[in-house]
Amino acid sequence: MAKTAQNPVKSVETTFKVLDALKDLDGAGVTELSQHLDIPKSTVHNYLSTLEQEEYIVNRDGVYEVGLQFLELGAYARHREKLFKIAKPEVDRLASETGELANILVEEHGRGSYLYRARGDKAVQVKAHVGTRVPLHTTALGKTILAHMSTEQVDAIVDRHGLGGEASKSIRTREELEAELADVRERGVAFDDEERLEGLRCVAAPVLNHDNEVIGAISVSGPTNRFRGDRFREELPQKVLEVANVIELNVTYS
Amino acid sequence: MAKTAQNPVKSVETTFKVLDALKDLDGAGVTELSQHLDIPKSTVHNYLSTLEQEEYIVNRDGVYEVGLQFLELGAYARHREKLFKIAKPEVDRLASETGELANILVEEHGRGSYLYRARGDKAVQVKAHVGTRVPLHTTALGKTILAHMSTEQVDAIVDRHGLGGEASKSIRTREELEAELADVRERGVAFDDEERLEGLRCVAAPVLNHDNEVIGAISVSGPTNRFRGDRFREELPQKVLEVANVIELNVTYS
DNA sequence: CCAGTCTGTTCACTATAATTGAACGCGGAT
DNA sequence: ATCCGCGTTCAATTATAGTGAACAGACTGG
Repeated sequence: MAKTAQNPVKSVETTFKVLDALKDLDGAGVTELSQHLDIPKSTVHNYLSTLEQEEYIVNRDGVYEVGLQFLELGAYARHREKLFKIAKPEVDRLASETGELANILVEEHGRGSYLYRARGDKAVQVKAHVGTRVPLHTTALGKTILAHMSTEQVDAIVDRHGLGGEASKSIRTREELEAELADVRERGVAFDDEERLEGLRCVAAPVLNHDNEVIGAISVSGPTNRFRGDRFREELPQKVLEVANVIELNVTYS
Repeated sequence: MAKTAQNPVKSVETTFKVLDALKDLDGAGVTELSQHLDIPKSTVHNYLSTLEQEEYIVNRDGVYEVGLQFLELGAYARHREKLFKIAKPEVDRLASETGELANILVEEHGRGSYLYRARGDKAVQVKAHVGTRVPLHTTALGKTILAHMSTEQVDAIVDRHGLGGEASKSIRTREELEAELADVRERGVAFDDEERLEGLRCVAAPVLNHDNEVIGAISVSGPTNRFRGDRFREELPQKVLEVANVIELNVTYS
């Protein structure tokens, strides 16, 4: 897994360092980037002008910015995920029927990537946008995915990314994680009780293919005041499971 | 504009050639890519392993595929466009009120990029997804943008990209384009009569900022059988203009 | 109005790093 | 059991990425 290339093309690494910096700084000039990255101005300039020539970044009166061609690549990458096409309409339904925020997450490189996010009419405002990557063990979504992976896969992921993260109150050791995952397997759904975001609760269920491998997970999130009692413990889990089952059926027959 | 970098970083060009090929082939192995790009296997392998290490592509049992980190970059690029945030809710409304397909397009590098696409309940199925890039002169959206640019800007774009394209029946010369743009300026809206896609019509209006510069355009598209007569010539143009005006107001006060 | 200081940019040199073919090991097919 | 095709490794060569110094243009403030 986390193996490093043995003949890495350093320019590729630099290219994405530049793009990342451009994102972090929300657009920047040559000098600013040069300082931020501790790379000579002329070198940065070479990269920027090449990226602009390739139309992957754009220069708006002196400020270089990430271009929309990445939107095309990103939309393509999402479109290629069979789960997206199949689950989107169902997750839209989940959002409108509950009125809350509904999500699709898939695993990639040992982390979770939000594939899609549907907003119900009461949905909470949340900063994270589509494509955001999160540690798997810090969300209900991620925990359902881990729960249905083999021990070796989970080990590999923990080795690679550790168990740190914003607010991993409950899960700090491999044992605590395993206990939690066993729990999730038994219940079929995972809960998130303000672990990652203050005041936000979440109910998630996995989506399995015909070989019982996880191909992703779906969830509903909402404020603690609407996510409590029977609705949180019974009603929503049942709803999420039902939607996940529908998706699983559509996945097998396609 | 279309100037080429004078110290281009060739590896950057190669990097995106590889990514592009990965997209065109919809995932590929080392050998296949090597043949497709006419680059030695070992070189391709160096790029692929580096890109995988950087987590921008993913290797699913021997097949390399474009990764979801581009979704993050793409979503970021879109989010950075002020027009997106402001126009999205209005375009959603346009879609649901007309029942058709509503779009947002912005110019970048002399071409049009679809920023967003909202589907009404009768919306036609169209293959092009968000992020797709099109020649400006081949769509109603693009024509409204060109119509509100300076002659120098239009010249630069025509010089760079020419007037070719899938079905530029009507516009083949700079003069025909100018005539069409004058028309668009006078009417305020642009029409698209199956020029780009068989059986598809479109009505578009520009979005201007307080300095009267175009920052993008919005439209509704639909099948010829629903886009005819008064609805096509009066009703829809009025509707699109109204929505564009609302967006313009929100743009100036933000 | 001009000096001073920021930009972004150009250019030519040098050492580094990308590129390469040949060779290896593995798995599936014949 | 053999062979072909795959991905992968490695070390050599030379192309090329990286670099600092110098230039030009735009602002700023004296």
